[in-house]
Amino acid sequence: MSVSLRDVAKSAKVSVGTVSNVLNRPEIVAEKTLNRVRETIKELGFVPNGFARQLRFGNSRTIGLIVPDVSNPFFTEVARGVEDGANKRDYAVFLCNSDESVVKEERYINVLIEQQVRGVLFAPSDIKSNRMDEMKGRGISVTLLDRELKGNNHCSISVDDIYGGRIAIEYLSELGHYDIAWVCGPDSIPQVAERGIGVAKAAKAGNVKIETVRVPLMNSAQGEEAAKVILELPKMPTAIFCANDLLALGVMRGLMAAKIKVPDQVSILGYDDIKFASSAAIPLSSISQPAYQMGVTAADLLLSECEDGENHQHQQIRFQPQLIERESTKKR
Amino acid sequence: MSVSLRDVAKSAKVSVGTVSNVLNRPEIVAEKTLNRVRETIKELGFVPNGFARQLRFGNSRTIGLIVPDVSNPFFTEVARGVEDGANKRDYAVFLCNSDESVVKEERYINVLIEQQVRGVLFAPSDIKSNRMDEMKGRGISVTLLDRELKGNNHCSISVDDIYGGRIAIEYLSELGHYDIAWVCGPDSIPQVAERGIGVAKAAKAGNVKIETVRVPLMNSAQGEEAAKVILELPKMPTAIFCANDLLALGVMRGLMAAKIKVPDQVSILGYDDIKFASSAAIPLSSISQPAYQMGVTAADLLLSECEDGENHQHQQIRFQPQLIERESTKKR
DNA sequence: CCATTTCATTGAATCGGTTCAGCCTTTAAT
DNA sequence: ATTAAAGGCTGAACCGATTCAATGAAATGG
Repeated sequence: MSVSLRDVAKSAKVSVGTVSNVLNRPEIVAEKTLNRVRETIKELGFVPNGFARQLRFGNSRTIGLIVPDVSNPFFTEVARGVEDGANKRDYAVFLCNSDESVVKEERYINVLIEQQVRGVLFAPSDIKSNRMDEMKGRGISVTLLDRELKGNNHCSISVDDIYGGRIAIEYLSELGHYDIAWVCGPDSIPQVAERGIGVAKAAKAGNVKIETVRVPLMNSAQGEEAAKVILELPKMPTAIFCANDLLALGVMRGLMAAKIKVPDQVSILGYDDIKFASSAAIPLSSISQPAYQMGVTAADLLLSECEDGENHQHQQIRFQPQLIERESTKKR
Repeated sequence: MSVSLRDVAKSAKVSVGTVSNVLNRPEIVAEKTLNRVRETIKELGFVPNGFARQLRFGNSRTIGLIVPDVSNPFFTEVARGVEDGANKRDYAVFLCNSDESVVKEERYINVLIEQQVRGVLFAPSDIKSNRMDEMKGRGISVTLLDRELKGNNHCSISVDDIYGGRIAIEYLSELGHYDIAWVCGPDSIPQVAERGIGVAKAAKAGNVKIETVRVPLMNSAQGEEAAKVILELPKMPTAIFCANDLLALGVMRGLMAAKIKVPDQVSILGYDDIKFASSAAIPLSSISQPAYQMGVTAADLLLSECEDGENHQHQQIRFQPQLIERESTKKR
């Protein structure tokens, strides 16, 4: 079926070793031979079989990326960054969506081990996965994505959610808001919990009163529900900070439907800075996470671990979220 | 380093052939041996080396997915579908973003050939790529994504953009709109051109007057620009159809800023039905493409081609876009 | 009790690229 | 002229899983 190195060798009347040398150490091959063999390679359309090479070397030029769901805007950006970072170093990326299911994660880890990936970028749904150690044991580097693990056994790329919560409240209180609603999902989501900690900290420091409105899901429909709750609060807050942009947009819609003016009567601040945030009716101020950059950095970090081998120093890189000011927030 | 089949064989005191049989044809192995070997496999944490297997078979359980950009919402959904479809059949997916660059495409095709992928789902930036035939020649199936090629050499999954343009205008004219602005990008984008054809057809048939507003990019900022143009039109249209949702959202914002009421004064219809369309200030009516479903189907089609081999019949599957009615459109 | 069939297992050959000890030439040095 | 070194090339061994002809052992039949 496909042309092998042996076919080339036969056709060019040299040994297989020589053809291999032409490919990998052309400098040790005589020029005449070199040209002849290269000619033949082109003629036959020979492309080396990656498996055979990798079988010999024991490692591939591929990495795995396990995320809960690429269609989550944060992770699509991360994925894009990972792909670019890997591509720069000539690596290919396996995309794996775990849907937060440990079972799917397990399956994928097996697939990736079989594919002998060089490393895995992993946003685990359950941080205490023992499979990470297993992968390490197999010589597969693992870098944590958007999670961090105590100890110094893994590299990790994460974003400082506590800080994100803090700067949000600090910003709003600087604008003169001392009565703020915090709209969020369940604390079982680590990001929510951490942002909440930041919120509480900043509130305490800045003497801000926080009213927590908790909803089961973080989508815009639930945001509208949250708006209803807020409207019935004994004292209407002057600003609302939402744990993600979809919630924020839902809240915005809910309030506008009730003739509340944003940002004149209430300021709204989101989180994630999804692409669409700037296209909203009233462009949404938001806390932005450098998702693309995180992806690129994660790939870089992982691949340098792969290539450095033994003398690699694990790194915990933590990105800082950033406030993006648009029109949905305003001085009181 | 890693545990090989031979290690298992030695440890379980059987031959390599038996271990292989345990994995691949357990029914021919005696139960006692079977259990013992399985025990050992678990004990040593043996996972077969995919390369070796694939080297032997001459083919892998991987496919490639080449798209312009996963962070384009349409393609993230497609990618998600592809991944699920492939996963169902135990295939892993290489994600490749071409950024519409033929050079990157070429590079990726080479990588995929080296990785000996079983097939490729390809949304080519230039349809007349001769590399597709090359891949076929190497036994790699190719299915076109979101493109269609005359002739019957490839499977393809596409969506009927002409139809999409047509139903949009038909719907608006049913609502009583006979003066419609068509906001779109350059005709060099095939999707724009095709939707435009559908628009023109339906307009002619329905006796609708179309005013084309063309902008260089299809984002929401350009949508705002388009809104300005529309506001200065000698006769204000009663409905606006936009070539994608981001444009539509920009237009919506532009009009609302000018105190035009949507949908009371002007109806707005988008295209793509991105996730956030329903979260907009005024939930956006849109033409929806079954992106996820297309991805799943594409993976299915590709893999059945891979597995059927010779007696595979190429199929051209064409999905129909669908109107999603929300609040931004209204009877006149 | 021997012949025949069935069942279980073995181990060498294979896939294709890489490596390396070793061979043969040619060139340089003594 | 002899030796040493360098340059160019060869081909067998190797990576690890699979396959299959061959072998051995147990079961069945006459």
